[in-house]
Amino acid sequence: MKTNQVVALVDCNAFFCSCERLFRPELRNRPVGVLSNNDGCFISRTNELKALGVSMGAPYFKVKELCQKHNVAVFSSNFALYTNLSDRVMSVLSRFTPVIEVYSVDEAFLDLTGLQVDFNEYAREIRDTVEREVGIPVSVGIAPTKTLSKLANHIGKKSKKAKGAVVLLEERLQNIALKQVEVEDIWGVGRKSAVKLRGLGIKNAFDFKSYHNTFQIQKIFTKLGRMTQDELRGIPCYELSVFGEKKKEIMCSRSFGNPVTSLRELRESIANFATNASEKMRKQKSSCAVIEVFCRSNPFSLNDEQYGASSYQKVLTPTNDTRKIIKYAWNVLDELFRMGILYKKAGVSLSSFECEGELQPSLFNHDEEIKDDEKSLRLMEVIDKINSREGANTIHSMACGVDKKAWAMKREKLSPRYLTGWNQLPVAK
DNA sequence: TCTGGGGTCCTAGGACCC
DNA sequence: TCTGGGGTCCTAGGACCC
Repeated sequence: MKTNQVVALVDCNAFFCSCERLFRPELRNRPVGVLSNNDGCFISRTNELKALGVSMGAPYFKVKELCQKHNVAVFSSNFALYTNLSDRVMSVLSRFTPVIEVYSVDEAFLDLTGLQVDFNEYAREIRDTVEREVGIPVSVGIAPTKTLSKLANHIGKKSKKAKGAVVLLEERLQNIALKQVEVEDIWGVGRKSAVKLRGLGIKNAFDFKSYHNTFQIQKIFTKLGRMTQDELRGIPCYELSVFGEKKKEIMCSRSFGNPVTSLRELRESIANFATNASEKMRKQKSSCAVIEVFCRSNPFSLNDEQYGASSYQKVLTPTNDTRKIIKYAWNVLDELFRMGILYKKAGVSLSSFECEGELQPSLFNHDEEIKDDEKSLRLMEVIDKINSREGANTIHSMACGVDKKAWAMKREKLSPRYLTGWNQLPVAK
């Protein structure tokens, strides 16, 4: 007998803000917001801040006065803190089922199929346990498919009565819920698709579920659109991926605090991005055959000349040696670079991965080169070890520069490293 | 003055092969 | 004069997600 799938989506409420509040309890009733890198725009907002009309992605400089007027606590993002707390949340969640997919820093899908429990109670228990043990408030949605569990979670966050725990296992309840959800709010339906769906007269999730012409859905919204529709109908299309699969692409890019004009500075930033991406790549034991670089001006500066370009280099023998990757990235950058442009952002992306151990030596590799590869693997291993023990960038290439970077990002409202620095531990009084 | 960063998947269309 | 058709692989770009 095939048991029906039961999936829970657990999502931390205003996660980054909740992390900041955890160490500043006096902020409990104040609006809180967390900014993106460079203190650019809001990427996390508490309900109090949402109520002030500050939308997701709102540029900080545009709402600065409003924030001051309403005494909003604004923070630069402190990802070291957030990932640390995320790990703690996920480890608590793992106790509720062995089958868990960590979907993002603040979300996880839990497979609860076959559990002999009262799911309403279970949802509340998950919520209360995380709150009690980690101090982060979460919402829980339980349903037969990922898309429906997302939707249940969404309703849970909005409804005062549900208090962040909603179970949609019966179709009757699903239909009631689906009617309350606008097409824009369905997981997998973005801005473009929402407009098209409305054009077909589909206004909410229930309309979408009931729309009979699946052929047309597939044609307009591709296979993914049809799968979303099936998921709304309770037919699972997306499996949980629980094996911590390797990334297929690893990227590192930044906007600059100040515009960059010289090739020298741009090269320095690219060397830093390449270093960072290579380190991540080695962590998952991959080597890459494609090194891509991009740079661009500031699209918001209408008076400046606009320029953006990207290109890549393919290499015969995949590598994860930082020194080589910097060299390749520079080759690409040198071709892209144009004088007279105010560069605002650049980045490096690595892809076409192979497993580190099973490198396919190219046909023309000589014994000497293979020895070199072994040496470089060992060198990278040592560097990674030292940097993880003594702090990032203890050992780095000269290419990354030594003095304070003019292009470095702005973080003026950074909270202390409560959990990742001995000299900044919170003080108990 | 000041507008993030890092991913995944799908499709159309070209290149190439027999 | 007549000028195929089907399959596979790769890539760029779009759309979406958090």
